[in-house]
Order: sequence, then C-alpha cells, then structure tokens
Amino acid sequence: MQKEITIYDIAAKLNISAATVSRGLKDHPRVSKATKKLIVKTADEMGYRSNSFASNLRKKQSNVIGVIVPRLNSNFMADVLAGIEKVVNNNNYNLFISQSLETMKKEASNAKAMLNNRVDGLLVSVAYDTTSFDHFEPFIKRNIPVIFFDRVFDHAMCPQIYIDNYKAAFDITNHLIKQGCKKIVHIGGNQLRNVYSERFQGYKKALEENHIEFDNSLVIINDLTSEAGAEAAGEILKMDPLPDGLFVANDICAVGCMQALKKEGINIPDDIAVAGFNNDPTATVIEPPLTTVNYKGHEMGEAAAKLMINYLLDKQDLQQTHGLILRSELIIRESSLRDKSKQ
Amino acid sequence: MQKEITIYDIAAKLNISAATVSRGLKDHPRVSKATKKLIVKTADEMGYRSNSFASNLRKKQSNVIGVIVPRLNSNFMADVLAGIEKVVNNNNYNLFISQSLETMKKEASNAKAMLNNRVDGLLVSVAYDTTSFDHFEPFIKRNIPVIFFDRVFDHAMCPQIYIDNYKAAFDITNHLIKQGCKKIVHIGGNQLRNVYSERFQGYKKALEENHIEFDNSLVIINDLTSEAGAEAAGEILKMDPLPDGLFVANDICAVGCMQALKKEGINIPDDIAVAGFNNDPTATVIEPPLTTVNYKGHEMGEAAAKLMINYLLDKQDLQQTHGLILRSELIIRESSLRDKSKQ
DNA sequence: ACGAAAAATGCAATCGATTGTATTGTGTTT
DNA sequence: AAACACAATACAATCGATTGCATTTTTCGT
Repeated sequence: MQKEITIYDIAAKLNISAATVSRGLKDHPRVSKATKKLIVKTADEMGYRSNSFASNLRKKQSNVIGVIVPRLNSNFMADVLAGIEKVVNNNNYNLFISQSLETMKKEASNAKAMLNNRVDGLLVSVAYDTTSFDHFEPFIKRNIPVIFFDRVFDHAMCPQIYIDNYKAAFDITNHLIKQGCKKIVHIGGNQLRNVYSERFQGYKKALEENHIEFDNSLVIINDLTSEAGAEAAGEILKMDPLPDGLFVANDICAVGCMQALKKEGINIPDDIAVAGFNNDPTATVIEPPLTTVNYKGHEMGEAAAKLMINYLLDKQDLQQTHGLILRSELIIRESSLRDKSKQ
Repeated sequence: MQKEITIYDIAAKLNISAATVSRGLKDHPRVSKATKKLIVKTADEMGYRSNSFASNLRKKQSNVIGVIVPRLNSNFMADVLAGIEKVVNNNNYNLFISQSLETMKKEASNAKAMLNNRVDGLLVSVAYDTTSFDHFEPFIKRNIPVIFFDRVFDHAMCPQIYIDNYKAAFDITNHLIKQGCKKIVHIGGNQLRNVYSERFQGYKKALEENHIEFDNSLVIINDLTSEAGAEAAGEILKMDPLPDGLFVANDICAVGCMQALKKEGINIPDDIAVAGFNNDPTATVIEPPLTTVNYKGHEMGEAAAKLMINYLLDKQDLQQTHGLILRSELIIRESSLRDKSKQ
C-alpha cells in the first residue's frame, strides 16, 4: 500500500510551495494558469486525494448534511431521501443518515452523533413520541440550521416543509360525504404529530361543514401499521349500525383494514367507502384501488435539501422562509366511488 | 454564539495539560480516576464537544462507512439500509449513503466522493450497468475494505453477501412445474447482474430437470418495473398457445404484469400460474396473493454491516470470508396454487 | 526515611490543508 | 535605466486531538 500523497509531496516534486499547490488545486485566481495546469496534472499522476479532515479542521465545516428520519424502510421516506440525496450530491455535499425508529430517545442520541460529527446542517422528520426540542438546542446555539420536513416541530429558528394536511383531509372527507357517506370512521395516528392531528382536524371540519355531528366513538387512534388496520377492522365491524365511510390517515393501514373488511364480506365502496393518505404503491394494487392523497416524497426531499443548501451557500436568513407548503392532490379511485345511479 | 470549547480550554481551566484531558476523556488507564471524573465533569459543564476533524486527521480514520446502492426508494433497499444503520450505529460508526440511480457513471462519482471523504469501508450493491471495477480500485490499493451485497461483483479482495438466487429460482420454477405448468415464461432483468442471471439459470435448470425443453422465445428481459411488467403482459398474450406459468424476477414487475393480465381476462392461477421474487409488500395485496421468494433485506444489511465492523475493529482477514450466503424461503400463495382436484 | 518501582502527568511533534501577509519577479512607463 | 504597479509565489501560523517519550509524583518495601 502506497503512502498517501499530500500537497507537500506535490510541492516538493515541483519545487514550489505547498501554499501554491493548495491554491492551484482549488483554482485560486492568484496562481498562474501554467502552474495550475502543472499542479493538477502532477496531483493526478501521483494519485493525490485531498485530505478532508485537514481541510475541514481548518475551514471549520464538513460539507456534510445530517438527516434523521423515523424509519428508513418506509416507501415515503425512501422517496424523500432519494430527493434529498439528489440535490445534496449535486452540490458537493454528503449525507449522514440515521433513523430514530420512532423514539425520541434514539432521535436524541442520533442528533448528538450528528453534532459531534459536525454536520453543517440537519434535516429532521420527528419521531412518533418526540415531545421535547432539547436535543436540537445545541444546534441552534451554534447556528447550525435545523429544518423540519413532513413531521415538523414548531420552533422559531427552524423552517418547516410540509403539505397542507388539514386541507387534504378536509377535501378527502368532503369527497366521501359527497359520495353519500353519513357515518364516517377515522383511523388516525399519534395526535402529537402535526400530520396526524391536522388530518384529524380536517376530517372534523368537513363533517361540521356538512352538518354531520362529530362522534368521538368513530375515531380510532393507532400506530397506522397494516396490522393495526386489520385490528381496527374488527372494531368497525362491531359498530351498529355499520359506518358507511372510512378515512384512514395512511395507505398502509387503510389497505390492511380493507383486506380484513373484505374478508368479512364487506363490499367496498358500496357498504363502506374508503380513503387513505400517501399514495403508497399498494394503493393501486388493492382491489378496489384506493382513493388517497398523493404527495411526492421526492419533491419534499428536494425542497428540504434545496432550502438547506441555499442557506449554507448564501448564508441567507433562514427565518425568512419559515414554512414551505408543498402541493398535494386528491386521487379518487374506486374504493370511494359509488355508482351515482344507485344513490 | 459561544466559541467552541477545546481540550485546551478545559486544560487551562483545570491547570493540567491538554494531553491529560485528551486521555481522560477517552478513559485512558494512565489517568487517575479522580482526574478523569473532574475532566469529564468540567467538559460537560463547559459544553465541550470533541472535534472529530482533528481527531480523524490525527488518527487517520473517520469512523464512517459508505454505502452505495442503486436506488434509495426501493422497498428492499430501504430494508437493507435500516439493517445496516442499526448495526453501524450501535458500533459508533456513521453512515454516508448515496445512490447510483442504476448507472455506473454515478456509481463511480459516488465512489470517488466516498474516497475523498475517507470512509473507513464501503458497502456496495452495484448498478444495473456496472461492468468495470475501476472506480473501486483506489479503495483496494489503500486497503479500504469493499463489501458487495445482493448485487455483487466478483473480486478477490471483496467479500460478497447474497442469497442463493440460483437455488431459489430453481425451487420456485420447480414449484410451478409441480402445479402442472408446462410452458413457463420467464421475465428477467439485466443479465450482467448476478441476481438476475442466476435466477434465469435456476429457471433453466428446473426446466431441464423436468425434461421441459428450454424455449428462448419464452424469455423476456426488461428493467423489471411495474410498467415493464404491463408491457410484458402484452407480449405474453400474443403467444400461441398461451403459456400456463410465469416466473418473474421481481415482485414489482410480477404485480404489474398480473394486473395487466387480469384486465385481459386471464385467470390466475388457473390460466397462468404466477410467481415473483422478493416478497414485496404488494405481493400480499394483489389478488390472488403472489407466490414469491422471501429474503429479508434487513438481515442482509445487518450481515453486511457486521462483517464490515468486525473487520474494522479486529482487522481480521477479510478474504477469509469471501462469500456469505443468506437464507431465503419460498412463500407459496394463491397465485400459483392450483386446485389439485382439477388436474 | 530512603530508594526503587509504579503511577500520573506533561512536553512537543504530528496529522495536512488553508490563508493573511510578506516577498520575489515581471513588465510598463517615462 | 529608474521607478512603480501588479502578478505570482513563499512563509509561517493555525485548526484541535493524539501519542511516544520524558518527567514528576506517589506508593511501598525495608
């Protein structure tokens, strides 16, 4: 194994100073074109690679952006990460990625690791049970930007990127009502999280506007997994009379619930019209295909990363953009579409 | 914003040397317990965080492991990453993650970035069109371990982690034949990649053992997306007589194909029995549920990460473990199960 | 209480790139 | 040919933690 080449080795070989080599390699205007060319050529020949540790130490920045997500193995998050990676990579930054596995404890320890590894910025979608901001305070104190996406946390110094969950939930519930639903069950997630509480509020608002009384016994809160969906189906089937509509806060859970309902002979959409949220791949595979809200993770990832990069490059004021609301769209499929002639 | 605290600040405050502080912080045996406690306490009070740049520079290691995958937004890869992250994180390493987007070009540029960022090791699942090892050579030259998983590349210095694709494909094809299939179509991916060529070979071998003549016109090679599956369905429907079995090299494509076939009135499994590969979430949602090969990405990720960590910690010989074959299992569902009484 | 061994701490070089300032070199003007 | 401007390059300090070796302090046996 060869010894690593440094700028000093290059300098020695060319009989010039290391300072000039350093400047030459990064295209500094104070180095003549001829010398530059020679330096680059020699560096190449000698198999030089810049030592980022030394450079980072001196420059006090790492060109690394940290990302903390609840889980890596979720379709939505994978999309988001793909979007982030694309932007970050195009700007010569690198990504540190870790998952909180939905607990604040791990989220905090991840944040600490990111801090010690001196990320230049942090992108976060918070865990299911995060209630405190303490683990992010050290970043704020040091002026390291923290940006929240999707599952956001309110903090004056942290921009947020999300969709209008309230409106989307309102629209989709409204749609169910228009299809003739009068008794609509809502399956939601932890109300601590904006995404789930807003979806719940949107649902309530739609009921209200349509003069349907809100009934708390029609609300089921769980962890929105497929299994939880199947369990919820059990609860639904016990309701008397049966509900005629169902709005679930995510597709995975909606699909799990649909499968269980179908097994019990429930006809969708005629007995119960169903709508989900997220436009998961399974939504188009289930029969009937699931009405849902589409919001592209890839775009959200790109938006979050771009905001971060712009801040890091221009040092523009982060507080100027406090919120960034991305577009979402209602996708109506057969799971909620009733034959108008029957009504 | 406060100035960052260094070991010198701590040393000054305690009237001891920076060397002792450094040793005290990392629990070096040559520092007395009393001093250690004092150092840690003071560091804590002063809000000290270690400067990883300086430490890395001196120690010539980064405690970072790089991962290059074809795509982040695939269910399987997300599982793998979750597994990797878990192990790596438990061992105080961090993850650099990037995606090649299935092109060797981006894979090479990612590898270069990883090299310059001085990862301590590299985990790779190669892109669709990777034909050369050149971009990994610099790692080998520097003794930086490179481990391939799932989509592996043959190289004497690089351990590989994968499942027995050949056997799994053989078994699943065999299963189709046992269900009475005589004319089985295979939809496969780029034959450059071990995973797809081995699945193809396993399919051929099963035909051979069952004295069914291999027919190249029954083989469709595409990029295994859902859309490609739908297209393939078109080709299948043109075959005369229709095939009675279908083995697809991944579930996403199989599901896309099934949906298209069903739309044309094909009955699955009675007209055509179908089997996929991967046990994607959609496999249990499609109707009828899809027979497939289950291999857990999470486990594969853990295995790859553990091998890497063990090497990095113990500097044990990497070449000892050249291949690590993980278990996979055939999951038989209704898409391939024919009523025995009918046969 | 003395010397030797053991324990605790300090010294100073090192890792490699960056950058403010100083110096050298080149060319132009008159 | 002297004087000056300006381009090109060199010098040397700096970033903060680590570690081999030297030095000081403590412990303990006799």
